[in-house]
Amino acid sequence: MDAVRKLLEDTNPEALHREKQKKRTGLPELPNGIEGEATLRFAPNPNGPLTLGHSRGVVINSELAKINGGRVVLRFDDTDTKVKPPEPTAYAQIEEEYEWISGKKADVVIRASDRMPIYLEYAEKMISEGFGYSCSCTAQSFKTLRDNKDECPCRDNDVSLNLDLWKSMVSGKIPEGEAVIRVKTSLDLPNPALRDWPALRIQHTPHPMVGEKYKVWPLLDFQSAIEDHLQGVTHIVRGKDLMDSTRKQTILYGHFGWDYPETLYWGRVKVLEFGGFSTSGMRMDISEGKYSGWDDPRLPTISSLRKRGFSPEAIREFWLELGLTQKDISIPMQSIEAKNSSTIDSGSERRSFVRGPIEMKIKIPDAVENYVAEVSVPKHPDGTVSGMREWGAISERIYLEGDDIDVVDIRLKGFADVKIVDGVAEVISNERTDRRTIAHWLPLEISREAVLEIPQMDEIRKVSGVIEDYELVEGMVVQLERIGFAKIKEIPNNGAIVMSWLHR
RNA sequence: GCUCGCGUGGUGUAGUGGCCCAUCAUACUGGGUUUUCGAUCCGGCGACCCGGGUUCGAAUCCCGGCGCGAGCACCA
Repeated sequence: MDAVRKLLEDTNPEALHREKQKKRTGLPELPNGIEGEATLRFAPNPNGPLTLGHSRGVVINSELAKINGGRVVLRFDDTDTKVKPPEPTAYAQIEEEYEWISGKKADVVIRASDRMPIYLEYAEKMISEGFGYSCSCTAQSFKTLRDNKDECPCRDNDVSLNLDLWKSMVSGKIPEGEAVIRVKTSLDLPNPALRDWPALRIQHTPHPMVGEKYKVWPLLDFQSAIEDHLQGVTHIVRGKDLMDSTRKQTILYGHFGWDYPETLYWGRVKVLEFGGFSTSGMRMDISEGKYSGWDDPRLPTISSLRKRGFSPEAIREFWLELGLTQKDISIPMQSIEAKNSSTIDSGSERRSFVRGPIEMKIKIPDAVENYVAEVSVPKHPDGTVSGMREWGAISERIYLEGDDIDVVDIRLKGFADVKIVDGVAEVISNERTDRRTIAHWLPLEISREAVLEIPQMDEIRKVSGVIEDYELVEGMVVQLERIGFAKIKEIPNNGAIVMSWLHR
């Protein structure tokens, strides 16, 4: 070790003073970022509301904008009317969900479908300048040519013919699927996916927002490229499945003489309990009645998580901790839940919920000294929520959780040590006299029937019991003592209170 | 198959040539405390994909292999 030290003094003295490694927190600096001038963007397809997967884009982009003093453009990429048609209600919902997750409204909001005239203009420019052309090959025959690095017959058509074909496409004279506009690239590109890639295609299906006005619609790689340039986007952060998109768009930028933004990538994420986050898949399942709606508790949508009681802080912390690695990862839902517990715990009042309750008589022998029949327990053990839950005087009947009464000597939590004799709980003392196990219980007066709904993969499991009916309000999230967090879903005039399970 | 990307404890992450027999979190585990099986405190377990090379020195650079993932849509 000393020898190494000596050597270091000669060769690399700074190394000796280097700090012991520590964990970097937060996102790394933006490459080539200029303080205050970063423009990020988040570009979802409004074919449904946001999923947990989308929230990564919201969190990372808004956080980068925040720490670099920049702005975020929220752009709806709604240029597909056929395969993933837009859902009209999704626009407003996504805007609102963006704000909920990031804690801030998007700085700019635009819709691709509103900007069609601009895209068509650039497409025409591309054709006029000879780096785009109209191709009427079938997808299959083009693929064969492309894979052999061969030109397709349309590639040599002159500009005026291309412009004529373009006009026919735009006016709707050419049926769907019979022509496409391609961007010229070198056919020697090692990656076949990039060779003469398609930029616009014909779609005669009406668009839910702008109707039948347009017959030619840009594909993602073209629309996104043009719009990023127009909005002055400086940094694109996207999934690495879009790496080829970057390469295609860089070629287009070259044709137009523009500089491509800095691009960062994240890897694929799977949440073990849900698998992927397919909006179209969920949409289908909902329409088939498999789920009650986008906010069904079994779905990984933002509306579902939010309704169940997840906080935006937890979602933010979760993604920020994963950072921007390109590694493909699988994480358990538990890691998001752990974040949520720590963000909501201090504000969540405690309540008792006795599952599978067994009714029992309680008896106070005369011999108990200084007996106090009143019970009051804190709303929060650390006092972060002040106040007590006043149960009042205990009369003669209580509920106990079945599993707790395997032994005869137990302590009624927060009240007294008892001995169970012939199905009657005899009070020994309010004070704790020994280390007997603590039982979960409720006096009859403050109990009300309740059902805890626990969402599972294919069903919703229901656990019934009695809840501590003390200052309960619909919509509040409480921590059920010894069980975990739950939301009070419904307090009907008659019948059982309904609670929905959040997590431990 | 072709193209691209990624491989650090169970799971995630830090680390970009040197006191690195490797950071932090979570999970798991042992114990303390406790009027929750929560929270908290103390302890433990546990990792640089493999093989070569460059170098005084490699988790870090190079080459090869293996594994995993993605793209190869007239979807985004």
